[in-house]
Parts: sequence; structure tokens; C-alpha cells
Amino acid sequence: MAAPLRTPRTSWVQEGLRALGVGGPEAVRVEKLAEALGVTKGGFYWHFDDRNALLEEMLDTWEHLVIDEAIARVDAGGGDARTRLRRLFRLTESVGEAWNIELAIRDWARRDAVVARRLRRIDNRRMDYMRKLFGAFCSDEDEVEVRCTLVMSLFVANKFIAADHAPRSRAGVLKMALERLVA
Amino acid sequence: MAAPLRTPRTSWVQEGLRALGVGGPEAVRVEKLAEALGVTKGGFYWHFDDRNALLEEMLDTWEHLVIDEAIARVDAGGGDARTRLRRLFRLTESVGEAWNIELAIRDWARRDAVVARRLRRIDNRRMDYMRKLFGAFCSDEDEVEVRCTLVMSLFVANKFIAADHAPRSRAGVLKMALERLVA
Amino acid sequence: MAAPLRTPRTSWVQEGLRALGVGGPEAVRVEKLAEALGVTKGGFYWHFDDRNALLEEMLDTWEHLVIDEAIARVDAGGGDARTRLRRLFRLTESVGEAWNIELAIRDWARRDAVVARRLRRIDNRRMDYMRKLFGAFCSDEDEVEVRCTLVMSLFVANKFIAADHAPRSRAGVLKMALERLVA
Amino acid sequence: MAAPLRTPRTSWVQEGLRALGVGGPEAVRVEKLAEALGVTKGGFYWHFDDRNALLEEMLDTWEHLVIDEAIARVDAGGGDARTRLRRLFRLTESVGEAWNIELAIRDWARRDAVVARRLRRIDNRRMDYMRKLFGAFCSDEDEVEVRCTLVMSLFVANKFIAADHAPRSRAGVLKMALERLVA
DNA sequence: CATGAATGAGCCTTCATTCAT
DNA sequence: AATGAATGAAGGCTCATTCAT
Repeated sequence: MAAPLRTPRTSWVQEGLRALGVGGPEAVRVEKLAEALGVTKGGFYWHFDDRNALLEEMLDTWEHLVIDEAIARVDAGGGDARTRLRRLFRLTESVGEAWNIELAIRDWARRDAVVARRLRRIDNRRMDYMRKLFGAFCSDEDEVEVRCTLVMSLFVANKFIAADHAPRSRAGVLKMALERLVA
Repeated sequence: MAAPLRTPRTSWVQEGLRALGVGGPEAVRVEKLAEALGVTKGGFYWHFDDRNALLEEMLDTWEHLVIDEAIARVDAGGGDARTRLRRLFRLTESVGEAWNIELAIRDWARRDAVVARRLRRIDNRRMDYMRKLFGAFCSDEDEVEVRCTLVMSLFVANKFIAADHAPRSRAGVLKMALERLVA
Repeated sequence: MAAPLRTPRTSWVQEGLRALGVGGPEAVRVEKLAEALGVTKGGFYWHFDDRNALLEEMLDTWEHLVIDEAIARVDAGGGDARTRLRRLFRLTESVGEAWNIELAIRDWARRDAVVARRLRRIDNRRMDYMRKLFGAFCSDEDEVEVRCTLVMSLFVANKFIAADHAPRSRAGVLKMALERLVA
Repeated sequence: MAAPLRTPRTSWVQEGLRALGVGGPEAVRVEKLAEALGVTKGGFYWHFDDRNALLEEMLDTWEHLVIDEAIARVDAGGGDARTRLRRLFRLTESVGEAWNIELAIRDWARRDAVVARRLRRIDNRRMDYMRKLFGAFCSDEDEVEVRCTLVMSLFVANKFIAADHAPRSRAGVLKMALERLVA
């Protein structure tokens, strides 16, 4: 009987993305989200046709965030290609919470063709953006492709790898690796 | 003398690993495994205390397979460090089916501390093995660490990345990248 | 001077009767009617206390339609008893859409005492009307009762029976049977 | 924690048919049946794939009962066509409980094509059986068809009509009508 | 080892109803 | 009159688990 505060569509999406990051798509449970939002599950169906509709809107939201907004932010700072690449690396390192969502989506894409298609679109746009930047100071196209792939791999694999690097830190190794790549 | 076992423990483990690779830990359903094995789930509880016991045994089985057996196979061929590294790469590229299991476990480790600990043990053993090989022809320890990390990242991220590389193929780019790293 | 009513009471009743005819009383869903009317269900509760109030008003509307109006229309044409009976048959055959509602109500009456009482009132008025007509040319009261019952049964059962009558048509058999009854 | 007595498939079917007769197909609720049988709904899914599988098996069971068994019982008594017809009428009048199921199915057939097809099969077999009997003493084929249709209509409509026949009883009127038809 | 049957918890979805605006 | 948002009670289905045989 708590005050029935309005819970906008976006709240469900936010909460859904959080759950996705933490527990994968199976953890996106209507009932759990409702509880987290302090409402009853019934209300969910006013906003969305079904669970799947939420899942799709979550992906839409995420796609926009990691592509359009990310690229805009990197370009906004100006500077030459190397500067932008370094800014991109820093931005990528800093997003913390968002990585969980991305990793969950990557794993999800392995078993869901629709998600896979979306991820491909996003990865291709990211690669294109990096190709342009690397290409600005590296004329060998093979080399550009290799570097882009290494950068992507480094970031994607980072959270999926559990190895220690003592006496170094993972971050330290990452930084060294990236520095060699923009050299 | 040995009675003809009907559905041995290992069948459940094998089927469980297959299910894990395809659908993640949530897809490892006792009922589904039973169906796939053509028996009823009743028998499962003769072999295992509960679903969790199976999950753990699956991880044991997998751990042994990807570490002890893999290293043994690479060393068995003999040759210098570079030769062994190349053999490792080839072995890693060829396991196909097994990769799905590994990726599933990596994602699983993100949300399960026990699995994470296990993965760390494995990743550290793999890194140690690679450090030894790279160290054989590369004296800069930082460089060794970076190369090991790049190789690991390349393989782990490979299946998690959906980008196209036209006119190249993913395999081609991978090969170029690895070749630069053992150079 | 009359404000342009948006969705009058009667629209809900009409739509409710349509739904009743198609899917029985369980298909009379406030939400579905609202959707069919292009409004949200909120408005429904302005007109009716609850779903049951609608159901009752639907029955009122239908009762008036199939009795008062039907009898009036048959009598309006004038003629002797046989003429009126034939006119009644023709009217009854032609109402198409309305039959679905009647059949649904008949089935509904099997499980709802209130509906049953209403149906009884209607059936008795119909029988009385027919008794008067048949009595005009048939002096045996038993015979009159039998004929009335046969006519009623023929019409009521018609849509509930799925048998084929090849090479005849159902309509043809019906016509023959009725003709014998007014002979 | 009551003793988990075995509840055979047929119990679910019986209970389902009873529920169908009383409340129509929508009243065939897995949970309600389970409660009536004193078990939990989970057990239902061991026997049936889903609710629909039960519904179909109910129809199978009913079809066999009202056709094969009914005709066999009428023929078992021997005698000429009129005797058999009268025996059929008596059998039909006596089944009480079963009528509810039949009526529910007839109404159901109005909105479900699969059920309609089944009903048609049954009605045609019944009509064929009656045609044979009426044909034994009535040479006019039109007349045979009309009588068969009247008999069917009388029985089907009987429970769907709510009219009173005072000072006669419905049963009395029915008997008179049927007697005229076998005359 | 395995089947047949059941329990119970959890989740998705539908819908009557309520209520502030 | 009607919308937007929510509650809560059903009801369908899945599945881990249990247990007698």
C-alpha cells in the first residue's frame, strides 16, 4: 500500500540492464525487476507487451549508448588520431559498470541470433572508427587491421581473463600493450 | 566381470558440458540432460547429490582437459620455444567445440566466485606456460608479459567479437597478429 | 446542445454482446472491449460498477430485442396464423449474427441460475406466442405443444448440430420440417 | 504431505470431462483438476504435455464413449428398427451427466474448428445410424431425413431450452413428439 | 540404475479493479 | 469521460528434488 509512484518505462530498462550485467539475460526476471523498483510485476505489462519487448528495448538503449554517445564524446575532445585513440582507451577503461552489460551481451550473442546481429553492427562501427584513427598514422592496411583487432581483443578479453600478472597489475600490462599499439 | 553400466557418471558430465557450452550454466538442466541421454532424471540422483555436484564435476573434468592434457600435447611434439608456441596456437585454434565451453565458463566466472577461483588457477597456469616459452627468446620481461596477455586476449576475445574484416578473414587477421607476436 | 458523447454506455453493451456471441461470457473481457472500442478500460468503470453490471445490461438489451421487437415485427405484417408463423420462421432464419448471442446465452444459462431464469422468461413468452398461433388452426392441445416444441428445438439445435445432409442442405431439411409443422 | 497416491492419466481425463460439462472448456483448469484429485498441479505435467493435450484426450475419450459404445449397446438388445429406435431414445434420455459434456462440446465447437470437425464426425455417424433405422419402415427419403433431424434437434435442444409446458412436463412432451416420429 | 509419479517453488502473462489526474 | 499506472489474484508451465518400486 505504499504510494504508487509512477515508474517510467526507462526505469524498467535501467533496472533490466543492471540485472543483465550482473546475471545475464536469464537474470532479467520481471518479478525481480519489479521488486527492485518497489512495484508489483503487474505494472510491467502496462509498459511492455512482454519480457521480450523489454529485452529488445534494453538492447536499443545500450546500443545507442555505447556507439553514438561514445564516439561523440571521443571526438568532442578534438586532437590528432593518437590523441583520440588514447582518449578512447581511457574512456573505455573508465566505464566500469557498463562493461558488465557489454560482456553479458557478448555471451548472450553466442546463443541468440538476433542479439548476434546487433552486436555485429556495433562491433563493425567500432572497428570502422578505429580503422580511421589508426589509418591516420599507419599506412599498412594489414597493420591497421591487426592493431584494431588487438585493441578490441584486449578490452573485450580483459574482464573475461582471470590471470594475475604479479608483480605487475592487469591495468599496468594493459597500458603497456596499448602504448605499443599507438606508437 | 564389470557389469554393463547403463548411463555412467561421465555421460552426465559430457552432456552437461555440451549443454554448458551451448546455453550457459542455466541451460544445464537435469531434466534436459536426462532427455538427451534417453533416460529419466531419476538416475541422475543416483550419481550426484544434486545439480551442483554435477556442475562441479563438470568443471573438474574441463580443468583437467584444458590444462594437463593441452600442455602435454604441446610438449610432446618437442622443438624450440617458437615451434611450441606455434603448435599451441594451432591446437587452440582447432578445438572448436571446446571453445564454447570455455567461453561459457568465463562468463559464468563473472557471477560465481567459485568458478572464478578455478578459472584463475587455469589462466595462471596457462600464462606461466606461455611466459616460459616467450621468455626463451625474449629477454624483456615486460615484453613477455605483454605478449602473453595479447595472445590470451586474442584467443579469448575471438569468439566474443562479431566484427567483420573484409576483405580479410578473421582467421587471417588472427594469424597475422600471432605471427607478429612470435617474431 | 447534447455534448458529443465519446463512448456511450450502449457501445460497451453492443461490443459486449458481440464478444459474448463469439466467445461466450468468459470472452467478455473489459480490457478486450476497451481495445475493440479504441479506448482504455478506465472509461468502462465510469459507466458500470463492474463487469457484472455490464453482463446484466447486455442481457436486458438482448431480452428486449429478441422478444418485444421480434413479436412486434411478426404481428406488424398481419395475416392469419399460418402466415404469421411462416413470417416468424423467416425472421428467425435471417437474424444470423444474433443467433450466436442466443446460443451463447443458452449455454451460459446452463451454469448460471440468474441467466437461466431470464432465459426461461423469454422461452415461455416465445412458446406462448407460438401456442396462440398454432392453436388458431389446431384444436388438439397436445399437438400444439408438440409442434411448438419441435419448432423451438429445430431452431435452437440447428447451429449446435454439425451433421451433413447431402444431397440435401441443412436449410432444405429445415424448410421441409417446418412446412410439415404448419400444414 | 498426504500419501502420494498414484493418479492415473484417466483420472485427469475423467475430472476434466466433469469440469467441461459443468463449466465449459474454460473451466478445465489444471489447478482446479489437481485440487479435485487431491494432488498438486505439477503432477499434471508428467502425464500431459500441456493443458491442450488433456483437452484432446478428453475429446477422444468422449467420442469413443458416445459413438462406439452407444451404438453397440442399442444393437445388443436386438429387435426391429422401431424397437431399436425406442431403445436409443431411452438410452439417450437416461445418460444425465453425459449430456452436460455433450452440450458443452457443442457450444465449444462453435468457436473451435478442431472441435467442430470432431463433432461433425460424430453427428454424421449418429445420423447415419438413425437413417438406417428410420429407413427400415419409412420409404420416403425426405421423410427419413426430416425425422432424423427432428429427433436430433429434440435431444440436443432439450437441455438448451428453458420453457415450461404446464400442465405437461418436458419429458411428457418429448415422449409424445418422439412417439409421433416413430409411428 | 532406473522408472513413474509427485511436490513446490519460481516465473510469465492476463485481467478485474482502483485511483489520481 | 477517459488516461496512465498500479495492485493482486489467477492460471499455465518448468524444473530441481524426492521417493517408492
